Amino acid sequence: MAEITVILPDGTGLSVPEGSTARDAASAIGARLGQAAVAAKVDGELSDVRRTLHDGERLEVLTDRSPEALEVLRHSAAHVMAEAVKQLFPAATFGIGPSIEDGFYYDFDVGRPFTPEDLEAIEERMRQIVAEALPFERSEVDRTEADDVFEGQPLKQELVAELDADATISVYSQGAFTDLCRGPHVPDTSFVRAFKLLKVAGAYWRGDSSRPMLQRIYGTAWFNDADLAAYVERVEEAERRDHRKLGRELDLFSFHEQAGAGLVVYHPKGARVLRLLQEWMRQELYRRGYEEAITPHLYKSDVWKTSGHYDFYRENMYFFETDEGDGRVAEYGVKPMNCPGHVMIYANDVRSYRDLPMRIFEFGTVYRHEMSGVVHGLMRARGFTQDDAHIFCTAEQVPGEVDRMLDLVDWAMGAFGFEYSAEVSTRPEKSIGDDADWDHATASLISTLEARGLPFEVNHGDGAFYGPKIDIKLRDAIGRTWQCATIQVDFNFPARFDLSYRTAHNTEARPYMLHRTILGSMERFLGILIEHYAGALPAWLAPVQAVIVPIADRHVDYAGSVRDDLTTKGVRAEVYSDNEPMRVKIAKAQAKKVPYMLVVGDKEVEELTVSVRDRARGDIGGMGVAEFAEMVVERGC
RNA sequence: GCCCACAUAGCUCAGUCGGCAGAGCACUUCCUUGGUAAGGAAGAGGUCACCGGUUCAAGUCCGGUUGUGGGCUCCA
Repeated sequence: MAEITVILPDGTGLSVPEGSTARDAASAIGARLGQAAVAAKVDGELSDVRRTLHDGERLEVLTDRSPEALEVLRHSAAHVMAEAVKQLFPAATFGIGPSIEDGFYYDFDVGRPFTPEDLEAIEERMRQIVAEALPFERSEVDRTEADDVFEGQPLKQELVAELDADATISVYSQGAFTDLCRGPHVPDTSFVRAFKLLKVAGAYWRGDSSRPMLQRIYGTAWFNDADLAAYVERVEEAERRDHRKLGRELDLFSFHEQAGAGLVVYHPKGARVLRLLQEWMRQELYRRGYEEAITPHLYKSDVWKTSGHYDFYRENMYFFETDEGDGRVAEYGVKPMNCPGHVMIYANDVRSYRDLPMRIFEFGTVYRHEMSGVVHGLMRARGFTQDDAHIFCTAEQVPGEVDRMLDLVDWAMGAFGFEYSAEVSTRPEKSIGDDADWDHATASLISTLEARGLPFEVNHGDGAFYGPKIDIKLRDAIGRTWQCATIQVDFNFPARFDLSYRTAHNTEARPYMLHRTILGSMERFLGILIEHYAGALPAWLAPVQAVIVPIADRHVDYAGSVRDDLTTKGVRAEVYSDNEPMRVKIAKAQAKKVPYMLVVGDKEVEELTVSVRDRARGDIGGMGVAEFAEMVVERGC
């Protein structure tokens, strides 16, 4: 019998009979795998394990330990769910059903929203389909056959119509259900053992808000129950860390229906943390050659007309009219960004190339009328404060300034132990400026990232309307990513506001303007920190660094003197003087995530010491007040 | 903005078929005066988000508004 040879990932060859499938090869090397073969990768392309192998192909068998196999599994889970929906709702039309991070979804139109009971019924039906271990069968069809297969499925037909003329149209069937699908899939439905339907949500067909809204069911799927349970635990951990919950429990901030959606009210402890963050950043910016400005919250609409925001961003701004007192009515807009004030500072004098780069920063509070459906605690507020800065510089200085910003990002992220990655966004359709400027600016960003060796992805068409940008995404303690820092090149604002400087050759030139934030929105960053630390902020950021716990009422006076002493020495301390047992006070201080508890009783009053309890390590022994203050202030821990 | 759900004491939540508004924690007072994660008792606390409708009667049913949650779209 003729044999062919396939190349395994370790470079060795494996001889199998001609006509063998990836599955056959997998069982031949089963001893080496020790795990179930779920899918295959042939010459780098994902495929079913049933795919026939050819001589010389490189074969990688994906087992249930492979992340890529997990994607295949979830995609298969989506098909199983679609089959269940098809059985329960024969008139349903089908959108798409891909795998996503941690799970899968499928979009349906059944003429009404799904209820929680529907979800249970669908899940139950899915379990039956899984129990039947139906094989996933691939077949290829031509356009006429596809039209037949997807009779009565307009959304599927739309997808088929958009395929390239020479594209292979493949469909997958399991049981009586057939779906348009590139594949691959797990061998049969029994692989979809550990799954759970999570929620229903409306979703526009193909993400287009002008198209009909379909009903999307989200689910998660794993190869075994332990992984599923671990996932559920991860989700619960994220809920425990939710900054909205911790913000209330730690008395940091609140939101009020009377105030309006997305408007943060900082309580004293929240304000304290915010100011500490700002002061920390402010001192670093002074060291790095920035100067601070304070600019208005409102500008006449003419400013926004000049900047372009009146045309490009109007629906997201707050405008109002006011009587100027002489019968004229003037329109003002609340600032959605801080650029105009900084531009006015630049334009207030004749500038020389010797003045450049000019770096102006501001903790600028801006208001953006975000759509009602998107506001989300501190993470997406309508009023928020940017750690904003604008750098006016020459074209040649752009890469160097961008590099300095990336250096600042690295410093700031390192302070909290955040890992981060970069994304470059290029010119969007709705934008202003000419191509040469866009190309030069985009190239500057990319070359700077490359020179630093910072890996990045490119988001085509995702830039600001006035220039390209670098976005920095950080990764928090439980693996979620957040967009914070943004660095934007702007050649457009300087033109619109007619900015200039005198060159060394005494000619006039147009400066570049760089917009950047490092933390992004202070609100969002605070939210991220709260969730990153699960509320237990490091001592240098904690609103209260130490709670003094008098054991009995007779120790309250001493506790007060310790607090005053600590306050003088720069430690933020409070006395818990309520008439409660000290273990209750300890429990309350732990609940408030206070870094240190200072127990004072007869012994401490006698010795003029405090007995220190660390919120994480427990009792760490007694020490003098000055010694404790030094530990907190000097070492910042 | 769109889809779905939700809104009861400061917080977390019960409240059945439309028929007297409930609990725990927190708060106040008293007792207790203690040694490292939650003592005892009593008390006070409500326009059941708001507006309208149905009904003899609405926290409960219906419509709208506001806010919140999960998604979609959006995020210069």
